[in-house]
This record gives sequence, structure tokens and C-alpha cells, in this order.
Amino acid sequence: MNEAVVLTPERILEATEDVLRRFGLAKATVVDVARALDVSHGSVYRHFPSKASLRDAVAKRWLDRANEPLCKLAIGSGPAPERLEKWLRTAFAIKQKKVCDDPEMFATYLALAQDAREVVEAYKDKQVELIGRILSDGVAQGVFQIDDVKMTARAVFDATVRYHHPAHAEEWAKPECPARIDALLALVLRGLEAPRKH
Amino acid sequence: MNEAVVLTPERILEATEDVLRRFGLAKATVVDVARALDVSHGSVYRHFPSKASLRDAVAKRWLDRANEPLCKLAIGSGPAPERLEKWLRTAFAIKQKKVCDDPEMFATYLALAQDAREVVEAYKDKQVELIGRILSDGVAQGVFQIDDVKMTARAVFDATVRYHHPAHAEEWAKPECPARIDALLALVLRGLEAPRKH
DNA sequence: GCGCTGACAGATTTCAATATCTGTCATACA
DNA sequence: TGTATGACAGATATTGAAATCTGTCAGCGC
Repeated sequence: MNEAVVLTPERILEATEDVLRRFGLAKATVVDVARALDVSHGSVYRHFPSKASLRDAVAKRWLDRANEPLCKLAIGSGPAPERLEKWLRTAFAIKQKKVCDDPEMFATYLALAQDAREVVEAYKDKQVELIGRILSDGVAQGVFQIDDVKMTARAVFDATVRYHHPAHAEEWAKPECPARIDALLALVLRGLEAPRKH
Repeated sequence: MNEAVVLTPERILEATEDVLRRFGLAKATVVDVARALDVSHGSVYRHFPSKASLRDAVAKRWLDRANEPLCKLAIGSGPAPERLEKWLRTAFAIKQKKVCDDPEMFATYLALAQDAREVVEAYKDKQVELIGRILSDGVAQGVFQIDDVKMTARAVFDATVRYHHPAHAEEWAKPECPARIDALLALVLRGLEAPRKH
């Protein structure tokens, strides 16, 4: 009854992530995953109905891990504008770090995002929900003036696509990027602000 | 001395656009273009140093044509916020129309945009310049409050990438799109506004 | 019985031979 | 002299046969 030799979805995902990192999305096969686990590929199909579902599960794990620090930021306390700015900057930084450190997984994510698949949609919705939470706090604090929080959260997400959508990843390394991010965030934050009492 | 049989860059571009439309970017060859003009492909190389330069020239023509109505809007008169909104909505509409009506040329443009090639950079800079012009008008009218017009124009361009960058074209047809555009534009315009005197 | 195996059919990918294309240039023609 | 040609070398794309992969399932061993 050695725990290590029991074939669990978790172990399969682990192995799949390794295989994807090693061979890349294009080359990785279910047979490779099975080989890495020293089982037949039929066994893998006992836990995941298709290669696509396996790939999606890996992507979900990867995205969830990447999202963790953002969840913490969203439920934090303090002035909403600062928190939103920090949240967005962190989101950009996480993506930028991933694209450098884990390019194979990032390419996988890019492929997924381009297919506009379910997993990515769910992930985006989660992001928008987190933004919405900060916006609500801001409204409660009287620093944001917003009609429809959900729609505005979506608008904030849309306005910042350029710095979190993998399709634009190539541009993130350019030297003028930080200044452009500053300008964009300033514009967005001003758009949310309640009129100043001075 | 029949004008019609003189081989000019203009005639070559015309033919190239036809060939691209007919075969698509992937299949179109310089030989096809030469055949369409009933000349040898060597003659084409007399006017364009490479296939890439020919493709870029076609793209430039296509982009310039698409840009024309936007230039007119930018130099118009009237309240800047309305003009900016109209300008952005027109920009979105043009792109959306192109992606429906002229999908082959749009695919060519997408390929160019993904390569981040010179022609597209110049086109983007032109767009930002036009936005900047409207923003300046707004500052003069006292309806916009902006520190750095150039940077802010860039920020407005960046904030709206989702609806003019071809990488996101698939999403433009979705039913929730118009509402999201409304929310985004409202956010951006509020971010530009000078504080209200009430 | 339960979980795994491995053979299998059909779909997809690889690979190398073949064909086509790009870009050059010596030559022809007007 | 200025413009177009077509043959050519090297690079790239196409093709079809062979190899590999995906997903299924009857059966094996614990």
C-alpha cells in the first residue's frame, strides 16, 4: 500500500505539468505522461476523459496558483484606490514573471486563451469579481463613484487587457512600458474617483 | 505607349491586394502577382526589393484607407468628449466591419500586427496622434484636465486595445460586447474630465 | 470486483523526397 | 540606356507513406 504508487489525478497533473514544461504543448503526448508515471496510457484515461480535459486541468491549477496572491489583495483592507492600483500592478507583475520564468507553461496558457476556452473564461470572471470587490469597498469608503459595480469592474479589466492578456506579452518587455502602465492606471483610477471635496 | 501596360508600383499593389484576397496571406506568392499582371516575377522585384516590402506596402495602403474617416473626425470641431467618443466608436466600427467584409486582408493585417512590424507601429502612432489632437482640443475647451497629453493619448489608446487590436477580433461579435464598450468608454471619458463646476 | 493493461481502429503527425518559391543576375530587346 | 526576361541557387513548401498518437475496451491479475 505504498502511497507513492497509487495513481491519483493529482499525481497525473503533476507529471503532466512536468511533461509540458519539458516538451512544450505541441510535443507533449498522453503517452509521455503515462511513461513519466510508469503506467499505461489507458490508466491516464481512467482519470481524465480526454487529452483536452487533462490540459485544461493543468491550466486551471496553474492559473489558480498564479491567482492566489491576487485573492489575498482583494480581500485586504485599506483605501480602495491604493489597493486597486496595487492589485493591478501585481497582476501585471505576475504575468510578466511567468512569461520569463515558465515560458512553456505560458505558451500553453496563450494557446488556451486564444481558444477562449472555458477554464480561461472562469479565470477571467474570477479576476473581474476580485476587481469588483475592491470597487465595492471604494464605494463604501466614499472614494469611488460608480453606478454599476459589475460593469465597471469589467471595464477596468478590459481597460487593462494590454498588460495582462498573453497576446500582448511581447510588448511587456519594452522600455517605455512602465511609463505607459503609469499613465493607464492614472487614467483608470481618475475615472473611478468620486468628485473631490476641496 | 499604352498606359495600362506600364508596370507601376501602384498597379503591382492593386494586383497584390487582389491576389491576397483571393489566396490569402499564406498561399499568395510573388509568382501569382506577376502572373496576374502578365509579367515575369523578376519585374516585380524591380519595383519592390522583397516580398516582405510588397506585403508591407499593401498593408500600409489598406491601413491608410481605413484611417481616412478617423483623420477627418480628429480635425473636426465641437465638444471634445463627444468627439473622442465618436472617434473611438468609429475606430471600433471600422475594424469590426473590416473583419466581416474583408477577412483575408484582415488576416494579413493580424499577421503583420503580431509581428509588430514597422508599418503597424507607424499606424498606431498616427492613431495616438489623432487622439492627442482631440485631447488638446478638450484641454483648450476646459472640459479635459490632462497633465501630459501625449502620454494620456497613449493611455486612451492602450485602454481601448481590446476593441481595436486584431488579436481580440473574435470577441467583437459577442452579444455582451456593446454594453462592455459603453462601460469602458464611460470609464475612460470620466478619467479625462475636468472636475465639474456645479 | 477493481484497477490496470495492452492491442486495436481511426486520426494525426513525422519525415524525406519532390516541387515550388524567393531573390539575383547575365542577357535580350527596344 | 533603361526595362523586362527567364534560368538559376538556395530556401521553403507540399505531399504521401510510414510512424505515432488518441481514445476504447475486452480481459488479466490482485
